[in-house]
Amino acid sequence: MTAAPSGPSRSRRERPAKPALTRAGIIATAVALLRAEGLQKVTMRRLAQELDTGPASLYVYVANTAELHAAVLDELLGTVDLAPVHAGGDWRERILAVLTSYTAVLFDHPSLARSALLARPRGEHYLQLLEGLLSLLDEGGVPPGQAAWGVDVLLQHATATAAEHAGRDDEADQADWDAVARAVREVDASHPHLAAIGEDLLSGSPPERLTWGFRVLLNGIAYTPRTAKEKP
Amino acid sequence: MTAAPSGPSRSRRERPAKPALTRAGIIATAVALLRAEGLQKVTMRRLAQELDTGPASLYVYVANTAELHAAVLDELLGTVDLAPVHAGGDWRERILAVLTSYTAVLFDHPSLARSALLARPRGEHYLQLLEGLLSLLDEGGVPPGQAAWGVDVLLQHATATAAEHAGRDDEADQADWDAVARAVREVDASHPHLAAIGEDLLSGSPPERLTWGFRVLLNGIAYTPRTAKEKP
DNA sequence: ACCTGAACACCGTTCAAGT
DNA sequence: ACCTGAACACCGTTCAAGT
Repeated sequence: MTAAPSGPSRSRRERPAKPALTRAGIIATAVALLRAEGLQKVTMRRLAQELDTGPASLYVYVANTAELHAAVLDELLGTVDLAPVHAGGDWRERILAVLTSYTAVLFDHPSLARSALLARPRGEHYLQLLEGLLSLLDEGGVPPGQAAWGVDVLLQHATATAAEHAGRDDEADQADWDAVARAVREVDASHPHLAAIGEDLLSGSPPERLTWGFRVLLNGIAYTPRTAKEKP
Repeated sequence: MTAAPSGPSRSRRERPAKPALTRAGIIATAVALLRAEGLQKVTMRRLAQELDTGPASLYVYVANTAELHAAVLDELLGTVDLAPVHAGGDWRERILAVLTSYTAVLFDHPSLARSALLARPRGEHYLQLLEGLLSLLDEGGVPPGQAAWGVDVLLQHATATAAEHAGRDDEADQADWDAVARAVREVDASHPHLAAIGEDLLSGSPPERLTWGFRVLLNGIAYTPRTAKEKP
């Protein structure tokens, strides 16, 4: 080995000195690409280009595109604020805070929410989130069986709500609202209940509706037994 | 015009006598293609091939792929069984029947459920479904404001649950279950609540969990006011 | 063992040109 | 007005061949 003593500073001029491929490096680059250009650009081909290699090389470390996106999601879930789990105060407000933090992460990347709906997450950060939610439901006295199924429904509500926002801008929202409002106005006779409810169908801001949904679920989960059909 | 009297039986041998392009014809072909080969084959190019034309021709009738999929979905929603809306008996059981019928349609085509999550449906069949659900919630004495926001959450639960099943077979489900079960077993010390709940996290059949989710929502919607934060 | 170039089999959408 | 061929700018994944 005749390398210079002062580290591996080879003479070929590469901008960031092309690093060796590793799974961690690939995923880190994928996260950066997500932040910079959105999930639709996190493709095998584009990612390979970013890493200065060919797409085939990535398949040594990543099984396919779905697995890549799942890994990126778990990375992002590391930023969910779990502090409320061990804080004091009303357990309902604290679980709401955790769920809102989770939703905020997905709202920033709605296309990831979409992929979370398909490939059920099971990374380490996701397990930590589950643990936090279960701990709070336990503190609230929710029966374990209901808590076990309940966390799933809570996270599904958050994920689906975020996914719904994928690829929509204010303009699209406005067009949507107009279209439904027009439809509701036009169906007066044949759809009396729809007409009666009218624009209330679309009222409220997304956060208001999201939070109401969480409260609906928390109440329902706490009071709906798994086995029987009785009302609470 | 020197055509033979007996109709437009031109001499060129075309198998089903290539019909003129219409929006209805395009969507009907798309539905047939969906039923035969799944949504992943309902692409502009493949659909054009099926209609014996080029992809560009479709853009006269359909704005883009998303709009095409939305139209296909509304067509499918025509098969949802709305009979329970005007039947007798417990309103809870009847609304459960309608929601289950809706979910069954999406379970047959989970990839459509995925697209329903993105482009909020607003076709005629969807409006009829909304009307039926609102009518039943009204019959059950659910306050209008809660019903208006509630239908959304109920349909979202159904849609997201169906979407989750996209592209999974029994083998994938089993692998998933094994992976989570293993993960739960391994995190004993650091995730005590998760470990305590254990395999109950994944217990129950999909229909059992779906129905429990609907009951949770119905209870929550009926008893959770929109404005205040009080528990019911 | 890891990495690669090249290929296979596809996509959505646009546009100038035809009828 | 409607329809088309051809092009542009991409995809995921596999595989034989190299190091």
